[in-house]
Amino acid sequence: MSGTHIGVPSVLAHELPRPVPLDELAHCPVGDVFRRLGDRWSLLLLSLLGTRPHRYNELHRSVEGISQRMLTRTLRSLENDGLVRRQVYPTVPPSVEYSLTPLGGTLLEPLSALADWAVLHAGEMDAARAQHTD
Amino acid sequence: MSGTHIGVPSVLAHELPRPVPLDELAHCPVGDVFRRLGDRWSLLLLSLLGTRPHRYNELHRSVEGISQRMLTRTLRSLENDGLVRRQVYPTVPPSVEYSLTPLGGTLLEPLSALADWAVLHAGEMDAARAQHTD
DNA sequence: CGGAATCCAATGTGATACTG
DNA sequence: CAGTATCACATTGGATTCCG
Repeated sequence: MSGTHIGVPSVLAHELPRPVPLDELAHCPVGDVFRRLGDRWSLLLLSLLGTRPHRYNELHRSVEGISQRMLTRTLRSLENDGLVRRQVYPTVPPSVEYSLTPLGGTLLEPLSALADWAVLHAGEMDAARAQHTD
Repeated sequence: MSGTHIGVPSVLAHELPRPVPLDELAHCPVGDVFRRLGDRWSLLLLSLLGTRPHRYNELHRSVEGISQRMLTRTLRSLENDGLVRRQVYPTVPPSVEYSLTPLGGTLLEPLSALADWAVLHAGEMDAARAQHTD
């Protein structure tokens, strides 16, 4: 399997040992994954599920702003991608628990890094936006 | 400034020293930032710009799939958020260079982590999706 | 070259109502 | 409780045209 895409991690490292053909970044898995995760809710839902399993309505309340439709759709999509597990407990009334799969768990670390960045730099983004009269 | 939001980084760390009110994750800056970056192109464009500055048509070719409209809109949005700088060189024909601002540069590390994850685990996602007849 | 403007189609998103 | 169904609206994407 010679490289049809960038071969190894740290493709975006600041100091690259050698110039990697990054123009192909959009063609390699990175583009795919970013496109799947690049919607309004996926990142947030994954983060939430990363803290602990959640039930459906619990997510619905926590995310706030998401519609039932998009909550269901996004969860199904993430489930489809093997990142989220949907566990149905046949109680009455029914209870459904969503949690990260092992694969989803591995995504939690990079996601945490992004969340940490958000906490640290959200203010600067707000300030920048204020300047642009947004 | 007592915590109106989660106070410190690593909010999503697997082993939390104490139970943080993560239900408020959607209300804290994380939700905002994830929402801004959570679109089809922002993550990819930032990653691309993280490798080196790019010109407009260069981005248009590299991202492949993006329309002029969305490329311009997304770049403006990122510029507005203080993540991307637009530098016009009054040559003839005109040349415009997009690059990361210092703030945008700080985002590059978490973004790299995500890109690395993508390279490592894209195959597993594909496999999962295949099982679900997607 | 680097856009902006316009039109149009496709998809995303949300509110509401309804169901097992 | 955990969704589905339906409709209405917003956003996105593509293609084309035009401009400095």
